[in-house]
Parts: sequence; structure tokens; C-alpha cells
Amino acid sequence: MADRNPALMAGIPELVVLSLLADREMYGYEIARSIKTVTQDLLSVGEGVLYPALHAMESRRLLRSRSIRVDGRMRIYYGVTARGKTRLARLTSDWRRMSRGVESILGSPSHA
Amino acid sequence: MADRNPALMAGIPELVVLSLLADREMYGYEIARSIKTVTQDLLSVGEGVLYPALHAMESRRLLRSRSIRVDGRMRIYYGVTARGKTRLARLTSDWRRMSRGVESILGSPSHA
DNA sequence: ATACCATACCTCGTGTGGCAAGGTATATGA
DNA sequence: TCATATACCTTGCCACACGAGGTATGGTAT
Repeated sequence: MADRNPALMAGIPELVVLSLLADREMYGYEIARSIKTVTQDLLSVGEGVLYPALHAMESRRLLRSRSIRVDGRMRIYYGVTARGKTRLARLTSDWRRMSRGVESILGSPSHA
Repeated sequence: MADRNPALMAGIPELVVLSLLADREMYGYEIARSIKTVTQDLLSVGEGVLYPALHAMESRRLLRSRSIRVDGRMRIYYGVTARGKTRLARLTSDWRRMSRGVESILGSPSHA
């Protein structure tokens, strides 16, 4: 995992967390591992970023949570609310727009 | 132009400015306009972001500048240094990695 | 018993960096 | 004379990623 460009990561945790949870409920630790495995280590969201993000998203009503005790360990499962789905759609749109914009500059030496 | 997502824009100005200037020298005001036209309004970097960014990049020796007086108005042309080219390569690589990572999550409901 | 690691949650302090809102000044056209 | 485009600039605020640390449990190896 060569990366670590904090600036480029801004806004990404919210987007990928919403996207993952839209598919199924997950708990924090699981989300962190999922991001690594699904992206094949292209992305990684540390716990110092993930947990505060989850709390912020819950307080903004994008997520709801429920605590479950499994094998003596506590897990907090998160799911996406209706508001969260709307937010996901918006973020996805913003991301694609941005991404296309960047690619249009990276991929075009004007050669004029 | 649809609205802005400040978080997702983080790191982008440095990348696109380096990319544009790698092609040819430009001055600040021109860069701002170019970003809009080249991306067809997908991206926009305001002057409150651009000028501080240019100064920061110059002090980090990624850019060099020269002032020229044209039609009574001053213009400060910026060009990319060798260090800047290295930085551009790095940022481009980081961006593509990140972008692929995000797409791999957005484009894959696990359905498992 | 005693390490040790994986699981599973958490917070705090620091630094980077986008952004709006302001400012200065010149040339041009109405 | 007034507005608009050009062309530069700074300040203050705030969002956010990150590393480094902390708590606690269960299983496994020594």
C-alpha cells in the first residue's frame, strides 16, 4: 500500500461507507476490513477516521445503528437511512462529475 | 454549474494546475478560466484557492514564475520545475489508484 | 500463568487545505 | 462616469484525514 495522500482522501470515507452499507448492514471494524479487501488495498480508512465519521453520519441521520453482543464482544451495526440513500446518490453524482473533470485535464495535453 | 463539494475537491487544485502547466506556461487568471473551459464546467477553482495554491507550490519549488507586463497589466506566468514534474507523476498515480478504489466500491454491490 | 494477537470499540491534537468575502488596480466600452 | 473584464492578492473560518494513543474481550501459544 504505497499511497497516503490525505488530501485526496477527503470526502471519500463518507462516500464509500454509504456505498458499502447500502448493500448490507455492517459494523465498524468490518467496514474497515471490507474497504481494504474490496478495493484490493487501493483504499484504506483507518479507525481514527472511520469511527468519528460513523458517529457524524449517524448524528446527521444518514445512518442508524443497533448494538449486538456476539461471542462476548459488542458490535455496532450500521445501516443507511432514507436520508442516507439520498446523500449517497448526491455524493456519487458529485464524485463522478469531479472524476470526469480531472480525467479531462489529465488526459488532454492541449498541444495547441 | 452544479454545486460544490469542498471535501471532494481537496488535493485537486494542485493536481490539475500541475497538469495544465506541464503542457505550457500560464498565468493565474488564465489557469482559472482554463480549468472551467477544459472541463466544460465540471470543475472550477476559485481565486481564493488558486492564488494561495500557486504561491505554496512555488515556495515548494514545484513551480517557478516570471512577471510580464502585457497591455499595461501585470501577469505572472508559472511553469513546472523538475520537482514539479515528479510531483505531478506522483499525484497522478495517487489519483488513479484512489479513483479505481472508489469505483471498485461504487460499482460492486456484493450481492453475497 | 503469561504472553500475544486479533477483534472491537473509542478520543484527542495537529495539520492541511478549500472557500467566501473581501481588497487593489488597470483598460475598455457604454 | 459607471460598469465590466482583466489580474493580482489576503484573511478567517471550518471540514476533515491522520497518527497515536486508550479500553476491553477472547483465543492461542508458550
